[in-house]
Amino acid sequence: MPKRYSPDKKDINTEEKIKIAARSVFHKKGFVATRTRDIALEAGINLALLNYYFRSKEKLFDIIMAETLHTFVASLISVLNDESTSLQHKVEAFTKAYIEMLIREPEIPIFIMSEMHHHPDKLLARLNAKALLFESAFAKQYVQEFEKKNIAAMPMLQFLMNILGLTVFPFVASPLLKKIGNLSGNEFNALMKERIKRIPEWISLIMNPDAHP
Amino acid sequence: MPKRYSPDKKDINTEEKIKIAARSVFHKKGFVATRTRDIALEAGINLALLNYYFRSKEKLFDIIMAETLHTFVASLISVLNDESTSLQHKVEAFTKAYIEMLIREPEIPIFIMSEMHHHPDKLLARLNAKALLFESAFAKQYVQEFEKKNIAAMPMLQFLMNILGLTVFPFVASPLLKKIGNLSGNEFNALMKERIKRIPEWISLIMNPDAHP
DNA sequence: AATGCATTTAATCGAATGATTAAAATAGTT
DNA sequence: AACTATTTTAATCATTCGATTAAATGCATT
Repeated sequence: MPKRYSPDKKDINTEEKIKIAARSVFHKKGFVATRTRDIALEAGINLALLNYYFRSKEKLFDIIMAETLHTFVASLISVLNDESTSLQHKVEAFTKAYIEMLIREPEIPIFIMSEMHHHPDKLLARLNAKALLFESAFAKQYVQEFEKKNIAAMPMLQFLMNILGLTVFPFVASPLLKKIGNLSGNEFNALMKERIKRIPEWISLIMNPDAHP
Repeated sequence: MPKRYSPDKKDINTEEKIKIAARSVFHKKGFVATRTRDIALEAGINLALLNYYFRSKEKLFDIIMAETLHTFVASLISVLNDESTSLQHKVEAFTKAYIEMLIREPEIPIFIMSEMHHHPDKLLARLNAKALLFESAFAKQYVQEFEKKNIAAMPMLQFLMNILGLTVFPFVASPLLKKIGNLSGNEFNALMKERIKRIPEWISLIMNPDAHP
């Protein structure tokens, strides 16, 4: 981001155009498969402007990834830290917020998971992932409800795997699932909207303390 | 695979060495990120031998992918088509077979899902994914049990999303989950082994016809 | 040993790609 | 209008990477 001689709308526009194009192409193809020329073409700008505004492909990628990660965890954080809602309500709010976000941006999970597998240290270094979960209002409630025997005994990480698996996995496997079920994009999304209602019910059943021996 | 002047152990060894190395590198880095030189180095062979035996990087990749897909669905097929076992038993057998396979080869899910997202047509063209599920012994039983009201009403595809989400997703998200839970590889695997027992229980609870209004 | 085919090697090619450069165009300030 | 800093463009560079080639080596049959 070069120093500006004066605030200028065109500068902001070009920079923003590049970011929008970069986000789209990176999300679709991942870091290694995207060419800076793809981004320049999509943005309708000269190739050199990418390096002029962002120095390198990698620096541009880092910015996009940081923003994408924020999208991915922001809705989660607000749900987890609402002191005023019950555990059951949090599950409902999370499922709804997440699935609606994933319907809008279905490439995000595979994008993040893929990059995370190939460069775990780089991506996870900044993220204080542990505190995110274990120091939340949700975590306190979870422990309390367990002590009151209102929910079954289950490590919080297993619970997290379950709710993420049920909500996020279909978007990771969407090409396979669409093929198996012969689904269009809209039909797939309809199934996902159905899951907004069902997943909290299923989670309740799983967490029912009386159902387990 | 050039015609052989005579059956020769060294030939087979070189070809096999390349395939083993290719499988390892492709699984770890995906198609675009792996260089043929990586494979040659890992196999301890001259770079040109890769093209000599397999013509191109892509042809080699296609072979590896076909084998990997087979690994991924083979254990599934045998479970789904065993006429002699109950639905409940099939869930148990599937979970056990799949999680044990994924502990051995944890990169397979992200490898397949990632390539599938980037080239869905190429990968899914051959796979008769629909018949795989809907024409199985499992499918017949599923419909029967539903008609007898022994299981809750749930589209088979939702059921598939649930069981795959619960079993496979943790391996897709493993870098994130390890970071959140501060887990070593062995600790992560221990959690997965625990899930072999738990997932069938959870599925039973979800499918209980009396639990739903 | 001589022959013939298969395998292996070192060297190199051509295309693709991220990045840079120098010149041209643009826009704000005086 | 003249000046100055910024932005944009076209051309080019250096490197990487998949693939090929021609020569060398290995090996079985005769």
